[in-house]
Amino acid sequence: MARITMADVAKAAGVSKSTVSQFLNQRYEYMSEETRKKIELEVKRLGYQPNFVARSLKQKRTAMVGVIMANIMHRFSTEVSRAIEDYCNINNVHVILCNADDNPHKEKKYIDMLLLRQVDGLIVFPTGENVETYQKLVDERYPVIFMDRKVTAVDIPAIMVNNKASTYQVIEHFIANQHKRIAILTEPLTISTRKSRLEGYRESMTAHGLTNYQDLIISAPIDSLLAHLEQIFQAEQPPTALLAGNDLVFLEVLKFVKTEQLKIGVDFSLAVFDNLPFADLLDPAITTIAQPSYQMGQQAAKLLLKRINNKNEKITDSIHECELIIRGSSNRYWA
Amino acid sequence: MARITMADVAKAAGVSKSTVSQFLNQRYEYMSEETRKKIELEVKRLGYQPNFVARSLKQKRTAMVGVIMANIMHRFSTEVSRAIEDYCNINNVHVILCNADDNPHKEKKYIDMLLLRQVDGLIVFPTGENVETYQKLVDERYPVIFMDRKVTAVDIPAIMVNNKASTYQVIEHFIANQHKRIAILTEPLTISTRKSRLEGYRESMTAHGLTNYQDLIISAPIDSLLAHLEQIFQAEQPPTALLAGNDLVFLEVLKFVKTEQLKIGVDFSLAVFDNLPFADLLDPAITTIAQPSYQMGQQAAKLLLKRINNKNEKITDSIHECELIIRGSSNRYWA
DNA sequence: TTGTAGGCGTTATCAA
DNA sequence: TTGATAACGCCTACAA
Repeated sequence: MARITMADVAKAAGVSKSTVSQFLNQRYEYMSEETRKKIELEVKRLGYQPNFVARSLKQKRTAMVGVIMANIMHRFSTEVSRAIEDYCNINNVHVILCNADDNPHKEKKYIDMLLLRQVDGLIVFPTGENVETYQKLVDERYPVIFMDRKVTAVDIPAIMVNNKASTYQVIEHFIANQHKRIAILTEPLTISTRKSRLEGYRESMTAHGLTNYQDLIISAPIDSLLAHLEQIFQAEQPPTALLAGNDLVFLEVLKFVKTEQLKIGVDFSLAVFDNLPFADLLDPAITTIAQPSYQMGQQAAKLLLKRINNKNEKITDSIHECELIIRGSSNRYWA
Repeated sequence: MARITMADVAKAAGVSKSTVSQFLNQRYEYMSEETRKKIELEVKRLGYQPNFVARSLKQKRTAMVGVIMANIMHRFSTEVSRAIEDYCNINNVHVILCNADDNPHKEKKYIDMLLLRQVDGLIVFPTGENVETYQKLVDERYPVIFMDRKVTAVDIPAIMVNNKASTYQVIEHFIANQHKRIAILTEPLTISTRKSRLEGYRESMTAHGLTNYQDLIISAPIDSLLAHLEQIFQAEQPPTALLAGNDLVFLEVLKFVKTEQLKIGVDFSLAVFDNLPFADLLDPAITTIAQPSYQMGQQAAKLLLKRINNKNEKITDSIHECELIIRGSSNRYWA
C-alpha cells in the first residue's frame, strides 16, 4: 500500500518535503525547471501516491460527501443516488452511501457517523424525525441538502418535485375519464412528499365536487396495504380508479390484482406516482407520474459541491416538474 | 464541526492527552476511579467527538471498505450491496459504494481512488479487464474479494453462484416440457458468470441430443438484443423457449413481446436467470433462477472483515446454490 | 496510575 | 526559488 511518502521522494530527489509538496500541488511558479524534472522523475520512479488521509487531516477536508438514502429498494432513491455519484466522481469527490431504510434511528446514526468521518457535506432523504440533529447541522453551517422531502421545522434547502400539482393533475385525468370513486394508496404520512400528494388529491377531488372521499384514502404500512385493498374493494361502491403512491405500493397493487384475479385497466384504472423501468412493458402499460430523478440528483450534487467550496453560497428550495405519462392502465373512458 | 479535541478535554479535566486517550479506548485498568469520572464528565460536557481522520492516519486503518458494483441498475448488484452495507455498518465499518457500470476504466479509477483513501478492503464485481491492477492488490496482500465473477488469471477469492449447474437445470426443465428449440439470451461474454451459464446451456443441450443450437445463442450488448430477437423469431424454426441471462435482458424480452404482440408462456416459454421482485406478480408469473444475493453479500462482508482483522485468514472461493422457481411462463407442456 | 515526547504524511508559514 | 519548522488530532512507548 502506498508506503512511499513525500519524504522518500524528497530524499531521492535531493530536495525538501516542502518542495515536493509544491510540485504535487502544481505550484510550479517559483520552481526551477531542473528541480521540477528531478521530482517528477522520482515520483514516477518510486510510484509515489499521495496519502489522502494525511491530506484530509491537514486540510480539514476529505473530498467525500455522504448520502443518506431513504430506501435502497426504492427505484427513485437508486436513480437519484446514481446521479449524485456520477456528478461527484467527475469532480473527484467520493460518496459514502448509506441506506436508512426510512428509519429515524438509522438516519441519526448515519448522520453522526458521517460527521465524525468529516465528510464535506451531506445529501439526505430525511425521515423528518431528527429535527434536533438537522438543526445542529444548520447551526454549524454544515453543507446539507435535503432530497425529495422538505422538513419545515428546519432551514435546510430541499430538492423536490411538484407533488401536489402532479397529483392534482392525475386525479383530474381520472375525473376527465368519468371516474368518481378514486382511491389513493400511500405509505404512512410521515414525510412531506406523501402529505403533499394527498393534499393534491384532496384539492382535486374537492374542486370537482367529489367530496365524499374519506374512505378512499388508504395510508398504511406497506405490509398492510393488501388487506386494506381487499377491504376497500369489498365495499358497496368500490373504487374505479387507484393512484399508487410509489413503486413499492404498486407492487402491492399487483399482488392484489393477482390474488383477486382482476385486470388492471378493466376492473379499475391505475396510475403510479413513480418511475417504473417497465411501466411501458406491462400489459396494460402503466400510467405513471415520472420524476426527473437523474436531474434531481445531479442538481443536488452540483449545489452541494458549490456550497462546500463557498460557505456563503445560498441555496434555495428547488422544485422539479414531473411528467404524467398516460398509458393503457388509465386510458379507458369510464362512463 | 467536532472542533473539541482530546487536548481540550485533557485541559478541562486537568489530565494529559494520553490519559484521555486511554479513557477513550476503554483502557480503564490502571486508572483511578476519580480521573475516569472527571474525564467522562468533561467528554460529555464539551461534547467531545473523536476525529476519525486523525485516528486513521495514526492507525493506518480507516474502518472503511470499498465496494465496486457492476451496475447499480441491476437488481442483483443492489441487493448484494445492501447486504454488504448492512453487515458492515453493524460492525462500524463504513462502505464507499462505487458504480463501475461494467466499465473497466471506471473500475480501475475506482480501485485506485479507494486505495488512496486507504480503505481497509475491497469487494469488487470485477469486469475482468484489469488483471494488472488486480495482481497488484494480490502482491500487496490487500484484502479483496470478488463478487459474482471469477477472474482466473489472478488469485483472488470469489463468491459466486453455481451458474453452470443452474443453467443446466433450467434447460433440462425446458427439455422436460418437450422444448427442442431453446434459445439463450445474454449480454456479451466478457465475464465468467455469463460464460459459465452458456457452458451449462451447451452441456445440457448436448446431453439431451439437441446439438443444433448454434443459432440459438444470442450474446450481444443490451441495446442490440431486440434486433437479435426479431431476427431469431423470424427464422424458419423460431425458438419455443428462451432463457434470459439477467433482469436487464428480461426487460428487452418484454419490449420484444410488446412490439410483436406475443404472449409469454403461450408463444414461447421463458425463464430468467436473476431475481425479479415482481416475477410472481406478472401475468403469467415468470420462472426465475433466484440468486441468494443477500447471503452472498453478507458472506462477502463477513469474510472481508475477518481478513482485514487477520492478514493470515485464508479465504477460498465460495459457491452458492440458486433456486429454480418454476412459474407460469414456463410450465406449459410443449408437445 | 499518569505524563512526556515523538510520529503518522501532509500542508502552510516564513525565513533564507 | 527552496528549506526548516510547526501544525493537524490522535496514539503509543516509555518514563516518572
